Amino acid sequence: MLDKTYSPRAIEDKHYRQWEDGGYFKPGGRPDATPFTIVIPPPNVTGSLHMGHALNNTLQDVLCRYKRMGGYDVLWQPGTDHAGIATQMVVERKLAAEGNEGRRDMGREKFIERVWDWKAESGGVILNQLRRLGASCDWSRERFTMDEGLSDAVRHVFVTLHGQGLIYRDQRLVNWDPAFETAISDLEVQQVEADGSMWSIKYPVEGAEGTFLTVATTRPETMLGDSGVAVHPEDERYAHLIGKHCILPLVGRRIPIVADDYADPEQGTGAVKMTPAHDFNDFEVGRRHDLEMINILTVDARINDNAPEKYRGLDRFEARKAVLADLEAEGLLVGEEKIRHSVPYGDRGGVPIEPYLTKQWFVDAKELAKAAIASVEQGRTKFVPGNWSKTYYEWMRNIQPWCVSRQLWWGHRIPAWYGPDGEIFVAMTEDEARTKAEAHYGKPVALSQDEDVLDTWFSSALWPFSTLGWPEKTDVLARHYPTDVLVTGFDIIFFWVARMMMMGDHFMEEEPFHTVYVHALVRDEKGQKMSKSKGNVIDPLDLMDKFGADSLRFTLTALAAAGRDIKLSEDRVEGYRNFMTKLWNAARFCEMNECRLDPTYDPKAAGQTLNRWILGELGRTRDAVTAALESYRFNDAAGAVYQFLWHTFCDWYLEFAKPLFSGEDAAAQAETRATAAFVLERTLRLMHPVAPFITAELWVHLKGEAGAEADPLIRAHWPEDGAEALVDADADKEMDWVVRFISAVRSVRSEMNVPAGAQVQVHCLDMRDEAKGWLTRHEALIGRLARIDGFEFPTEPAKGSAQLILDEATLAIPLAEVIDLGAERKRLEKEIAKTEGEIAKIEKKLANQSFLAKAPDAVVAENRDRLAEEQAQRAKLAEALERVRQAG
RNA sequence: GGGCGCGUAGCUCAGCGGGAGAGCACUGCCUUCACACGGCAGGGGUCACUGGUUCAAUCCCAGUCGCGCCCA
Repeated sequence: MLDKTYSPRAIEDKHYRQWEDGGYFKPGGRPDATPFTIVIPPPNVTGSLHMGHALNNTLQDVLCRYKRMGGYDVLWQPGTDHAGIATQMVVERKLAAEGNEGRRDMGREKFIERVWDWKAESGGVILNQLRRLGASCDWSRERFTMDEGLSDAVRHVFVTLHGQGLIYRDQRLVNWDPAFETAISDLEVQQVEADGSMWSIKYPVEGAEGTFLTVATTRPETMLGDSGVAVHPEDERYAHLIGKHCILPLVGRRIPIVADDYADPEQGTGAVKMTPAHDFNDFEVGRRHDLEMINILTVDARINDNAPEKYRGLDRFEARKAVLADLEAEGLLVGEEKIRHSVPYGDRGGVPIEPYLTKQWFVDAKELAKAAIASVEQGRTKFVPGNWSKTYYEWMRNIQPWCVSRQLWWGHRIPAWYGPDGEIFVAMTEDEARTKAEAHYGKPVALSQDEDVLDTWFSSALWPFSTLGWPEKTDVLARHYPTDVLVTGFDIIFFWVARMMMMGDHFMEEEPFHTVYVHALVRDEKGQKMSKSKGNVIDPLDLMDKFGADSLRFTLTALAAAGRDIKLSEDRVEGYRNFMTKLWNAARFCEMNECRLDPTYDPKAAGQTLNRWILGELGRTRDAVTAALESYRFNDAAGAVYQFLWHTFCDWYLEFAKPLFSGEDAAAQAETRATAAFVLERTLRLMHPVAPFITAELWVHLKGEAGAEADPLIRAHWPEDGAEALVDADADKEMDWVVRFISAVRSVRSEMNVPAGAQVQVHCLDMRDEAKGWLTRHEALIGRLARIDGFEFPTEPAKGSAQLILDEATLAIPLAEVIDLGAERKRLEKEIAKTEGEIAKIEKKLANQSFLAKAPDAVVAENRDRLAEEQAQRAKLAEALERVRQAG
């Protein structure tokens, strides 16, 4: 016997262990089946489960479980990402906290060892948290971006792209994070709004005493690296100065005045200082005019030896103060305007980044993007919702060279070696590089490997095929690449999706997936992004502790409407926990009433109207859930199940079944028991992808231990019979009438304040024979649900009755003693007014000649029918009102 | 400045050319033998605004206002 309330903790671990031990998460058991493959967006190995993961993985699990039940050979490939900067940061902090020597003192090799130690010890916490959520990944295939195979793939890709000229080393401006002393990619830079100043500085013009060019800047310290001033070629104010020079204040350098379109005559004075080594725009201008690139910063953003001695060693912000003070003293600082502007910050280091001139490795993303753009344009990969393809195009069509080298230690070391003269040898191994070098120099030479590692996303980009064994030609790769769906948040379309597409197209000559399902961000109940600093983080683990994994999963699924962010509050989860309890109790009720599965049960042979009706509703629900999942409308799938289970099966069907269960008709009773069990069983299947634990538990109760073992829910087949097979139009019509009968009587009782416990009589007037038959057939259940203890068919209603209209019939409830005739009159008048409103609307429509001429016949006919119905209703109500008036 | 999106019941949101929906919240009644994590009944909306297309617009188009997010 099931407990009275559902206790998730008692069952979740048990079922998960059974699934994992039983090998149900592994593909390969169905060699003839179509494969279905998802690769997990690998969480950071340092990470722990947050709401975004919970949503992302719930949706993937829903798809995988649904497909598994649909007979596919499912592989959900799990793993983690080494997360270069984040992990290095975590371990460095930990070492510091434990009083160890720092990374640099320790040395590269020892530090990396420590990172691996840390990974072994506490890495992958998140994977156990995903198990808790119910994720049906094939854990036996777990991969890590730094493991041997994936590292091999990375080297292979690097060497190949280099050989094809698609990876090159170049001296360019990059985004430099002075906190970590590494280059980062454009995408890792966040623009942050901040208060700042725009300072105006006078630069004296050489050979023209008293003539100055005034320039403006938010970063005055960069003037130490200025190598020119630009004005617009058509700016008449400055035409005579082009080709002359300024003398750079504080430095004394002679810098040219050049003409370039970049200078906007409308902005400020129209003259712009040029710092080509520390500003992206200036860099371009500098290239056009061959301006000197003067780097004035050290790797930790202090002033270096290229600046006058007094500023050397100053931090960039100290230098700013010093420069401003000195300019002020010389009378060259002529203005300061307070402004709001956006300042670039490194997303990990938390300090402003500097454009910095260094040698780095770049991927020719523009070239690789061509095929990746075509893949989407030509429909081989589709975004769901489709709008995201615009975001993808936007990024891909304006793509910049991708800086892939990082001055970190934790990551894939770049497979490039340098000869004594700086000649580069890119190779899979050091031996290979040595061979190449020997061929180049004609003798063995000492080589040194590039110190840098690759951007983490470089290895992530290979994930859809590197995890399947590439560059080896494995069977799994052949069977499961391309994968089917990528499920991800929109925030990493650029970081990840775009790059997987490029690498997949290039190396596999086939897109890594045919569909990219983009889900929303999970926000707090006020729509704020969850963040630790705001303190509004809802921890999915807490929610699972409190309400169970299924409740959380169901909530996220029900809220996962395409294209809108999810505002989550604990109340929502509680609500869906209540739904789980409802299911639990429905099953409990069935159990108590001996609803057992009958192996010979044939839904198409059911005789009872009630049973034929619920089977039809089940069929419709099956179709709705199937269609929703096929089109990634997760919220509709959850909604359809919720509506059916609670408001159809529990609210009506089980209530209808009660009198049968306690009644005399043994055949009807047996059929209803079997039907209830059958419908419950099918409902468990339909719900299993979203709520795997509770459905698995109830499955065992319904099937028995042995039965569940022989036919575990996780691989039970998805119900095939839908509306077409199961709906019986006559049963629908009949039960619809019964439902309306009961609802109408209940409504009048409630409005007329008839005590809930009191039994009433109902007099049926003008009722057609068909309906009389229905009433007779369902008298017991109608009586029970509407609290009626007698039906009569008089020609006149008793005086002092409450009256209601049901189709052609008038139902009168004699309430001689208790009825308030005034209230009843008002109630009927209100009903009439409502009906007349409808009639007016429809009459207006039907009076319109254009409507009659142009609207489809079916629409016109429908309106005519509705008008007739409303008019009949009004007439009946009017008669009823007249009777009340006479009684009064 | 460029791009994407959103304004529908008190709140959160579905719907998106032909009768305004759900969940939660709210009101009244009910401890009825599955469930008070429950049942029954009910109140509540010029579908942001202004034009246009159409026989018909919450839905399509244009504009206005308000609010997000992304990229410069």
